[in-house]
Amino acid sequence: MMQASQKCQYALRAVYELAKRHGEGPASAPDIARAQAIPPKFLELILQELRQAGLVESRRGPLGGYLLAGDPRALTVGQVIRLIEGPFAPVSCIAAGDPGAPGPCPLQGRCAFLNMWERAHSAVAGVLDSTTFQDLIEAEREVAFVPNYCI
Amino acid sequence: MMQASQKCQYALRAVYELAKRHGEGPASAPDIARAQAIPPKFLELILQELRQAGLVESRRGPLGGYLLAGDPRALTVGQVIRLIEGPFAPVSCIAAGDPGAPGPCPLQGRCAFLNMWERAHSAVAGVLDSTTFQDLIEAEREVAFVPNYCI
DNA sequence: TAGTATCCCGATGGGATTACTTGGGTACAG
DNA sequence: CTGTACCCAAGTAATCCCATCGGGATACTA
Repeated sequence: MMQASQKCQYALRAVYELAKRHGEGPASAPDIARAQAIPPKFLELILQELRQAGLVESRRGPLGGYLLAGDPRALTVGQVIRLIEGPFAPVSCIAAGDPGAPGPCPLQGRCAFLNMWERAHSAVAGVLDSTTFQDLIEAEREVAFVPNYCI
Repeated sequence: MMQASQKCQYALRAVYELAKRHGEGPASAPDIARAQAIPPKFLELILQELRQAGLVESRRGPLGGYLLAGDPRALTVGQVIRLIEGPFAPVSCIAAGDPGAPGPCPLQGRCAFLNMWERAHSAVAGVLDSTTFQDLIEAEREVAFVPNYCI
């Protein structure tokens, strides 16, 4: 339940891959697909969305590919998720950010669960919006070093 | 995205209604459906699941209906959600509680996002598992009193 | 014992979503 | 001019979601 879609996870992995290569030349879609185990044509679809949102840039022709538009330090996981999946709220009442919205709830505003959903939402938003792709890269490096000490 | 299903929200509202009537006689499915604006036949389906899980009890015949099996103080929102929707994890890797599970993740265990997903999961679990139906009832009462002071 | 209100349960069905694939077109380096 | 890459609109198979239908079993009431 409440799971991020496959598409969303592909998008995150793709952006992560681009973040790792930040500063280098463009990375082609087939390359990213191979590196992150993503169905190639599906990845193309996702990269289009990311580009149209201004999150990545693209170069055509041979030696072309995709580049992260901004700094990995300034890009959070939450931003990518919201772009691909829309606002991540446990219930639709909260999604738009207006707790009194006319949405599908037949118990207009007087819902006993509303406050709890709001707290759940900000709990998860707190994590996802405070994690940048730079954070992920650094955390990964740390993990990768551990085996060296073990040998 | 990551939204609780309609079914889940119906289940929560149904249990909430039963919690409010705790100590009184059984509440019939049509009654609950009316009180909480739930499609009657769908509610029946849900109540079966709740009964089979031992969460509610049932009485047949006229004057029959459903009763909350335990104490509203001991029943958390998280328990009901897990029952209806399975474990609420942002990604399937975490769902089973075993971060190294062989699941669908092709980047076995070495996923850069794993730690973040775990933190997101415990953030939301912290809220949902610490909210009992008694809490909801009391919060609701508090809200209901406010208008009295306004007049 | 008849009647009826209620729970019990399996089957079904349409609509939306998901996770992709197909099949084209367009730019550009060598 | 050729191959590699991005660009884009559709299509599709499978799955899930949200119920609904139709009947059967049970228990209370008169």
